[in-house]
Amino acid sequence: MARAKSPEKRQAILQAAAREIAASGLGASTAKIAKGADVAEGTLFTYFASKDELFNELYLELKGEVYRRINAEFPYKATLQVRARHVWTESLNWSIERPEERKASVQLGVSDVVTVATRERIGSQQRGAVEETLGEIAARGVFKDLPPGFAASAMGAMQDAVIDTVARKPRQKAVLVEKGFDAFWRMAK
Amino acid sequence: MARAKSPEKRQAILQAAAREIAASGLGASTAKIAKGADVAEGTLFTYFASKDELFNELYLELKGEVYRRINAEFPYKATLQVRARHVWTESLNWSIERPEERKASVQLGVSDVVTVATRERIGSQQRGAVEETLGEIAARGVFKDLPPGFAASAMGAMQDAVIDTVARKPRQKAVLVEKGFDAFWRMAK
Amino acid sequence: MARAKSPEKRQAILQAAAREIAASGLGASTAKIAKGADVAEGTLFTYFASKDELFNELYLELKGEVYRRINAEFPYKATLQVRARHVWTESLNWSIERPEERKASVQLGVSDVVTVATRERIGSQQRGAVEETLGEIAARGVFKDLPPGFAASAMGAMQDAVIDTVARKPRQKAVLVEKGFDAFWRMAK
Amino acid sequence: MARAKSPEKRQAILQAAAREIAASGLGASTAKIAKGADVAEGTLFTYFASKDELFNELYLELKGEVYRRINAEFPYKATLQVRARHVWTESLNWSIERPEERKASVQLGVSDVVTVATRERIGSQQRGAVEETLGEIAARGVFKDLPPGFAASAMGAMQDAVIDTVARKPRQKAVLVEKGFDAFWRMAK
DNA sequence: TATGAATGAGCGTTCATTCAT
DNA sequence: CATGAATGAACGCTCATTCAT
Repeated sequence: MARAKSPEKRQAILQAAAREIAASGLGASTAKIAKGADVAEGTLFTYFASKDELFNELYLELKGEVYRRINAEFPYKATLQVRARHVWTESLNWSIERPEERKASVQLGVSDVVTVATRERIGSQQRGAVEETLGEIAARGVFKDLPPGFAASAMGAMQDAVIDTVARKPRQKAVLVEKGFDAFWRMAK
Repeated sequence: MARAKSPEKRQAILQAAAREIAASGLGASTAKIAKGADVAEGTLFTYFASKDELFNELYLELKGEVYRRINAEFPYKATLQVRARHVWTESLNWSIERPEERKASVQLGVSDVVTVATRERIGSQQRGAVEETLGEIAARGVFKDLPPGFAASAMGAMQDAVIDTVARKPRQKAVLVEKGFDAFWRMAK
Repeated sequence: MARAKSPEKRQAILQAAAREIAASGLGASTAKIAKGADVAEGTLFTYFASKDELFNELYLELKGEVYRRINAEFPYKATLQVRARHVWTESLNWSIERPEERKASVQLGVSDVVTVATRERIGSQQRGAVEETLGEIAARGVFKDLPPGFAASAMGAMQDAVIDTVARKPRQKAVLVEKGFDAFWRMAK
Repeated sequence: MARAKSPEKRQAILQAAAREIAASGLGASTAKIAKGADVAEGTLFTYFASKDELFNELYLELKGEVYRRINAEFPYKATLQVRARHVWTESLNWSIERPEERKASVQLGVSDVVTVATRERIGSQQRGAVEETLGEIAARGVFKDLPPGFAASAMGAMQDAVIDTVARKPRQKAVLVEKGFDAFWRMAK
């Protein structure tokens, strides 16, 4: 048999793509991505049929990473506030620790190269605990009077505010993450 | 005797740029923008030295529009909550009423074609009343324990959540704008 | 006003295209064609929207040249044989004198980059006298018992045979053209 | 102990090549040809050193098929007209029955990927009876005054005319083949 | 021998920018 | 000043061929 497709190369391409998107947006060229992954330009296309497919796979990968991180050690039996704080902290820490991946993820999420089909493929994997927690939040506090989905948007939005602030005051990261949650929780209480 | 540069043409180019960015992202070509503004390709470059400059000017213009709207009829003497609600409502309505401009504004804001210099030039124009109001909010509620700037980020972020939701439930626009503020205000109270 | 599109450049591109197609078939690259015409790669596309359009225009141009040559000094009032010989001789001489154009024309004619629409645009211009003559031939001799169009195919085919032979015996060009017609005429008599 | 190269695979590749050339011209990719032959991309190159070699071999194969068909049941002792008609009919029927092979053969014949050496190798295999017959025709009728080779070109050319016409009127195939020969024979008589 | 991943030159086309008119 | 033709680098993608397995 011929050489097998190397998972390492696939990963290298995905990582390079995230890096390039963070640096220059969705206009990031396949040539640069390939060079960043240390493979030939053509090789990129043996792993991903097109730039669009690469970007969809990357989005999946990135979202998957966050969900995997949240689900690991999820405090299923704890109070809602504890569970909410877990979701908040884990996803926020991922964003802060991997700023390039986060930037890429946001850009992809906003664009329309990421298809509806891709977006749908995400949750079905293991969105479970997160969704359950957000659902409970949505039924409380101010969110009770707002459509479902608003609570999730609001959490994401408040996390953006924290990330912005951490970018300016990196030393206070831990405090910001915690106080940020307290702010968010005021709305849910 | 050179003809004077026409402000109408300048405006037409800026508007066409916003439209094109909303439609196809920052990859929008100068040729399309020029055609959209009904001027020749080359003419664009007599008004803006480069695509980057055009985009920076557009960002300024867009942000300026919002501030101008907020400042018109600003209730300087009202309570903080009333003033905050005014800022919230006016800027949010602008976003909702002019989705293309907003989309362009977001895309530009996220990218790095908009320079730090441009970002700094914004407020200096007429950020006055808004800044004062946000400053007061930052000294209250949860924001008291968070760095300055967090309150502003949080408001913007919460507005994004409202916009997202309005996009899905356009009929409930008025309610969402109001309840959204109530949610935000819980953090400031 | 800006620089006007130059008919010379257009012609240069068409000629270069014919040359390149003759040399390397329809795979001839736009880059080589542009270089052959001494214009920049991009310039080709200001004259022709795509490679396909260029090739269709070239086909039209080439067919037009032959028809123009036949129609000039066409002996409208002469006998059928004289008129037929005129068509035969003029078109054949064009083919022999301009071997590259002929090669390109054949390749294009056989391929399907030349659209039906293009093929239809040809005759309407001035196929007149030729068509009339071929029509008369089709009603005579062996052709009487064969479908319309066969006579035209046969003339073209017999011309190919002459061209093949002239290519091997260029000295006898004049005789071959004449005797070739005599051979063809045997079928029509 | 190396496995022997399989003649079946060789044939499958040649057939797939003919099919692909008929469908998409000489630009047909080796990858598609390999897939069409149900072998791996690399395997193609263990049977043929390069795409050009494959195409030359294919041309030989295709021409060989026609000659083999003509030579089978060749009426060696019949009159010239009968023998000529046999050559005409058999080769023409091959073209009509196997349109893909014919299309490929024409495309290859016109291009210059088929080398002079290949063209020369053809007849030497078994052109015998055909050549003899064409030689006799060349010494008669109009062909007497034309160079050797013209008769052969003329026959091929007239066959092209028949094929063109059959393509438009498939129902009349049999009549066209016969009447076409009559037309050709007028020149030879 | 058979496989198909790897390669990088080359493809048709787009584009920001320049500059002759 | 306004125009749009001209430019060539860069783009996403394909391909014949090589070679590790």
